[in-house]
Amino acid sequence: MAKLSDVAARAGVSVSAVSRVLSGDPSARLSEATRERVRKAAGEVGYHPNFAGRALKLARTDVLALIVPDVTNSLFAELTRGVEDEAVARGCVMLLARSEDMQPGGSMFDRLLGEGRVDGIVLQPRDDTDPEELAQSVGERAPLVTIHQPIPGASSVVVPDALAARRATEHLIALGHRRIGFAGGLAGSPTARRRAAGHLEALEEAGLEQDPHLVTWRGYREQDGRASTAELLALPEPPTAIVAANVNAAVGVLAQARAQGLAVPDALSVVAIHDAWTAGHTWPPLTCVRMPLYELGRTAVAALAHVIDGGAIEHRSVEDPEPVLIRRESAAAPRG
Amino acid sequence: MAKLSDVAARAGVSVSAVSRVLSGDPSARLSEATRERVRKAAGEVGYHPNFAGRALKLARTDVLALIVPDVTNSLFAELTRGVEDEAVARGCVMLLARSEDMQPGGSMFDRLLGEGRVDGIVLQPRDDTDPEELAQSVGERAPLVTIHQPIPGASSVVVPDALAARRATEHLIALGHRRIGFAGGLAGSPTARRRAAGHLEALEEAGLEQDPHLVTWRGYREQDGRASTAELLALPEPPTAIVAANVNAAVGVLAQARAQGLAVPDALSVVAIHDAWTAGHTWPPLTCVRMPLYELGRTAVAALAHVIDGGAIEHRSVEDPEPVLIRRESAAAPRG
DNA sequence: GCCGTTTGCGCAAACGATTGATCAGGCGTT
DNA sequence: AACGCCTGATCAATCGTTTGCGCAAACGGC
Repeated sequence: MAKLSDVAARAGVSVSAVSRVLSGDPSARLSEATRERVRKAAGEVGYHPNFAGRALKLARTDVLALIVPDVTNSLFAELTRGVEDEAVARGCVMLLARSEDMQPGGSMFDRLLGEGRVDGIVLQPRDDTDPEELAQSVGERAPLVTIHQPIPGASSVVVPDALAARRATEHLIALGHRRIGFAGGLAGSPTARRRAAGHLEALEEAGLEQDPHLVTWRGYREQDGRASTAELLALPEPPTAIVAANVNAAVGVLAQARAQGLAVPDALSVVAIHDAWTAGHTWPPLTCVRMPLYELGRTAVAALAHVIDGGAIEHRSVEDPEPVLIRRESAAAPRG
Repeated sequence: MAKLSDVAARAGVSVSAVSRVLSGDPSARLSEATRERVRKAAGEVGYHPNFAGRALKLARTDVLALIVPDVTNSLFAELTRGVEDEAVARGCVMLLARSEDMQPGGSMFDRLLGEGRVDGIVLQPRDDTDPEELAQSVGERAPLVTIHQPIPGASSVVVPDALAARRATEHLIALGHRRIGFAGGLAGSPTARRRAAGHLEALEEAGLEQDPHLVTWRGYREQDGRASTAELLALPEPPTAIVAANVNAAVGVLAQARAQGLAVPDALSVVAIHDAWTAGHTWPPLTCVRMPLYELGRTAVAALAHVIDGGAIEHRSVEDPEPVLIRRESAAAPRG
C-alpha cells in the first residue's frame, strides 16, 4: 500500500505538497506543473489514502452505521438503498450491522461510537425495545437517528403509519367490506399504535362499528399474522377482510386463511401495509400500501448528518411521496 | 471520548503503563497494585481504545468485510450468522456490504482493502461475474476468500453442490418419478454446473434417461424459476417433478405451476436445493435439501484468517454436516 | 559492601495524513 | 539599494496507540 511519502519521493516534492494536491486544498499555492507531476506519481504507484491515518488526524471516519433488527428482512432492502445512496452522496460509506448483537446493555454502541469506528448511527430499534432503556444506553447527544420509534434525546424519522393504515382500510371499505379485522404489531410498539389509530379513523369516518375484538396485537412476524388470523376467524362474527400491519404478517394471514380453507380474496380479503418483492410472489399476490422507505433512509442520513454537524435534535416525518395503494389480487368485494 | 493519557493522568502512571495493562501485554512487568489502579481509572473515565489510533499503529483493523450480491436474500441469513460468529470468535467485527456497488472495475476493493478499512474480504460473487475478470481486479495475494465460486489467485470455500442435487433427485426417484426436470442456475455459473452434474449422476445411477431438454439454465431468481417451469411444462412429454437449483427459483416454479393450473405435489412435485425460512412459508411448503451455509460462513472466515496470517491459498469444501433432505409437502409420488 | 540480576516503570519513536507556520527567492516599488 | 509582497513549496507538530529500550531502585549471593 503506497503512502504519501512514496508519492512525494516519486514526484520529487514534499509530503505536504502531495497531501494538498490530492485533497484539493483550495488554500494551497502550488504550480500546475507540480500538481500534474503529483497526480501522475500518485496514479503510477496506485496511491489510496490510508483510512486509519486520516481518521486519526481528522477525528472523523466518514462511516455511518445502519443497524436493523434483521438484515435479511426484505422490507429493509429499500431502506438500505436509501441510506446508502444518501451516504455516498455525502461522501460516506455505510456499515451494516445486525441489532441482534446489540442486546446486552448496548456494548454495540461502545464498539461503534465509543471506539470511534463510525461517525454516527441510524438505528431501527426492535419492536420490543424499551425507549427509555435504549435512551439510557446511548449517551447524551450521541450522533444517533432512530427510525420508526422516537427515543428521548435523539433525532428520529418516521413514516406516516396512520395514513397508510387509513388508506388500506379505506380501500376495503370502498370494496364494500363492513367487518374489517386488524392484524397489528406488538401492543407496545409505537408504529403498531399509529397504524391501529389510522385504521380506526377510517372506520369512524365511514360510520362503521369499531369492535375491539377485531383488533389484535400479535406482532409483525409471519407466525404472528397466522395467530392474529386464527383469533379473528374464531370470532362469532368473523371479519370479511383483514388489514395486516406488515407484509410479513400478511404472509401469515394468507397461510392461516388457506389452512382454514378460506379462499383469498373470495372469502377473505387481505391488504398489507408495506410493500416488498415478497408481496408480489405470494399466492394470491398481496394488495399493499407502499411506504416511502427509500426516502425514509435518505431522510434518516440527512438528519444524522445534521446532528453530526452540531445541529439540534429533530423529529421528522417523511410525507413525500405519500403511502400509495398497490392493487394486486388479495382484496376484492365481499362475497354475497 | 477518554484516551490513554486521561487514564494515565488519573491513575498517576505513564501512558505506556496504561496501554500495557489494558492490552494485557504478557511481557509487561507491572505490579498488581498499579494494574488495579489503572483498571479502576479506565473504568471511571469510560475508556475505549481509539480505533484509528490503534489501527494506524498496528496496521490492522480487525474488521472483516462480507460482500454478498443481495443482503436481503434470506439465503444469506445463515451464511451471515456463520461469518459473524467466527469473526467475533477471532476478535473481529464484521462489515456487511452490498456487491451491487462493486460493479464498475472493483473500486469497492480499493475502498475497502486499498484504504485499509478492512483486513480481509469474504466475497460471494454474483452469478454473472467472470472469474478471470474478478481475479484481475483484485491484486495478487489479496486477503480474499470467495464463496461458491473459486477464482484464480484467491482462497475459496464451497458447499457440496453436486451431492445436494443428487440427494434431491434421489428423493424424487425414490418416490417413483421417472421424468425429472432440472431448473438450474445460469449456464456459466460453477455452482449451477455442479448441481446439474449431481442431478445427472443420480439419474444415471438409477438407469434413467438423461433428456437434455429436461435441464434448463435460467438462473436463481423467482422469475427464472417461472421461466424454467414454463419451458419444461411446454415439452411434448413434460416432467412429473422438478428439482429447483435454489429456493428462490423454487418459489417461481410453484408460481408457474399454479398459473398453469397444476397442483403441487399432485400433478407436479418440487424439491428445492437450499433451505431458508421462506421455504416453510410457501404453498405448499417446499421440500428442500438443506446446505451447511452456517458452517460455510465459519469456514470462510477461518480460511480468510489463514490467508491474512500469511498462509497459503487453499480451496476448501464444507463436508460436515452433509446436505440433508427436509421433507415438507411439495414432493409426493407421481399420480397414476 | 560489591556486583549482577530482577522488578517496576517511563521515554520516545514510530504509524500515515493534515495543516498552520515558515522560508527562500523573484519581482516591483520607492 | 533597501524594503515589502507574492509565489511555490517545505517544516514540524499533531491525532492516539503500541513497544523497544533505558533507567533507577530493590534484591540476592558472596
